[in-house]
Amino acid sequence: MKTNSVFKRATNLWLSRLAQCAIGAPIGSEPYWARELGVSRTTVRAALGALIASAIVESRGRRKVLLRAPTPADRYPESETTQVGDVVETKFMQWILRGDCRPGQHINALELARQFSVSASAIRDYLNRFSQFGLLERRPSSGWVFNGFTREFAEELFEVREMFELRSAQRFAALPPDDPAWADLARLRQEHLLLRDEAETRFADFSELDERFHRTIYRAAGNRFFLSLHDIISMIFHYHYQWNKIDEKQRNIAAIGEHLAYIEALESRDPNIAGRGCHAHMATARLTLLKAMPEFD
Amino acid sequence: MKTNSVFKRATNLWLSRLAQCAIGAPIGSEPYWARELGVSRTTVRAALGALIASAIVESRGRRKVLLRAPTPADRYPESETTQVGDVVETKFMQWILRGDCRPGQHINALELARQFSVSASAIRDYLNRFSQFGLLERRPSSGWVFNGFTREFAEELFEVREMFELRSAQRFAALPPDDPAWADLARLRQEHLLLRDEAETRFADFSELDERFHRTIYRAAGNRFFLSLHDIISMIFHYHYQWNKIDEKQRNIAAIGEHLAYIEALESRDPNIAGRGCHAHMATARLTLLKAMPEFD
DNA sequence: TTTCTGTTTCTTATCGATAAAAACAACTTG
DNA sequence: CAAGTTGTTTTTATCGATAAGAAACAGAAA
Repeated sequence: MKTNSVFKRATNLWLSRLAQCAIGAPIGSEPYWARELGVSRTTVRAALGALIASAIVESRGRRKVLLRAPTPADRYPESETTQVGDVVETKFMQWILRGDCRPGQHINALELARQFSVSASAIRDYLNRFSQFGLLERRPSSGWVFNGFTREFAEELFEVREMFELRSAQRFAALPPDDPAWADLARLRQEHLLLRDEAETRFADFSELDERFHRTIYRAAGNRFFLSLHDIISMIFHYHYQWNKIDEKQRNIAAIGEHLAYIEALESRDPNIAGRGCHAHMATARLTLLKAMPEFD
Repeated sequence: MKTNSVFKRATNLWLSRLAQCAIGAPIGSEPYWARELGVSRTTVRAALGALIASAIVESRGRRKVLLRAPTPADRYPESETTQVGDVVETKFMQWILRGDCRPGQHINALELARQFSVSASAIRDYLNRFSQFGLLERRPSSGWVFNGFTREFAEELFEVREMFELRSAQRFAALPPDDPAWADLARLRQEHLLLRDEAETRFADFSELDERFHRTIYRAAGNRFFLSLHDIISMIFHYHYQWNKIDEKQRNIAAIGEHLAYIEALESRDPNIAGRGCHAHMATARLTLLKAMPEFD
């Protein structure tokens, strides 16, 4: 069954907070503590039950008062509590980037579960969702195969990306002047300029800006399949950037320059010029990714 | 726990095969039947146990002989021979096509589980995989929303399809003469001709041929994202065809004609001609789908 | 030497149970 | 009576257990 670590952690946190309250004083309401502890009210009520059971708090009608100062003995032993799904995601990506898994290799879900210390179902759930990205395939009743983040994968991804982004850029340029996307674009230009000036110190923030910039362009096309490809690209880039730090600053400064040119091309409101701006950026982006790949010599 | 539907299906299949064997004759070995029935030897042994228990087969040392012809009573009911996943798939698609779910509606997994009489985990597992198709979205910790098989969805799908298939067709035309794809294409033409001649009786088989035809074209592009889009298209068409039977014969006969022209265009080995052939077919295919949509007037 | 069967080990599919979250509804109290 | 509170119900996330099925291994027969 699901572990109650959320409950335990919330209770511990609550005990710490109560240590600063005066004995006999009324403590806040359930919704208040739910906000305060960052959990649902359901959990707060469970914790409240425990506090009452150990005579730390008394419930008088709808007023709750502190009876005694909590002691270390009231606390539950410290335990990990992050959403399992997120834990799996992080560990899985590390596992892939570390190269623990060769392309074509059979993934052993049970083994992963042991390694990540989560249940097999959690792994299964995650792999199911992750297979969306095409790095992974499910073979009915015989597990998963890792297709690998190979050079071919990157090439194929980029082929589609170029098609989608070109179309998006052209469509963006043709948007009516009162479309809110133009304001978004202007804001993005400002952010790029800001980041360029502070490039020395904040260059690591580029990755997030890059993601938003391209998403804004894709959105203009109004095609959900474009956006879902962008999800894949973001995922790859997110982990890829974390992994490959070589020349990061130079790469990002160069990319900012390209983005600014690209933005200008879009703002020409001429689909052909926008298309050329897009094309130029795609060519470098492709090279950047491929050069950073382990298989690329 | 897991159902033993694989065992039951394998046993039923084995019984059918044994009907053609002579009484008293030795039947093949375990590995032989494992290959033959497409299951593991573990399952074959379980089935063998059942055959012996019901005195259909006798084991004399390492020779197994047929004792009597199997009867329909020996078979397991068909309903017990499908895996839960497949049951869910079928019921879920019926549920959608019946229009039980409006676009934008919140899907209640528990309710579905009750309705389909499977566990909530099975539904969850399926929805996870199904969300790949973009008809469905997962909202963390608050369930699923059905985006709906709307006209917009169809339009967006087709926009991508046109891009991918055009590129594939052009690349197909440029394949070297010794590429095996040419032989596949020739075979496909033969099958189309055959089906056209028997169109009166076998027209329902077109859907499957259509799927293979387009898959062959996509494969030429060598891009996994093209193929994964084709999976979506196949899924849609598979259920859509089942659902919309109006004018099916005429539609299919017309489509066969178009495919033949398309094949000819590909065989010109001129990317431009191939592209035009593709374009022509895409235009009708798009109209066919849109016309059949419930929202389309 | 190859192919078979008996046996063991490991992996996946599926369920049911329970914690946590969210939604709903009824109620206080200022 | 509106805003905020509590009690209750519904739904999702997650785990652990277990049967089914696949695969690996080892000795025996052909």
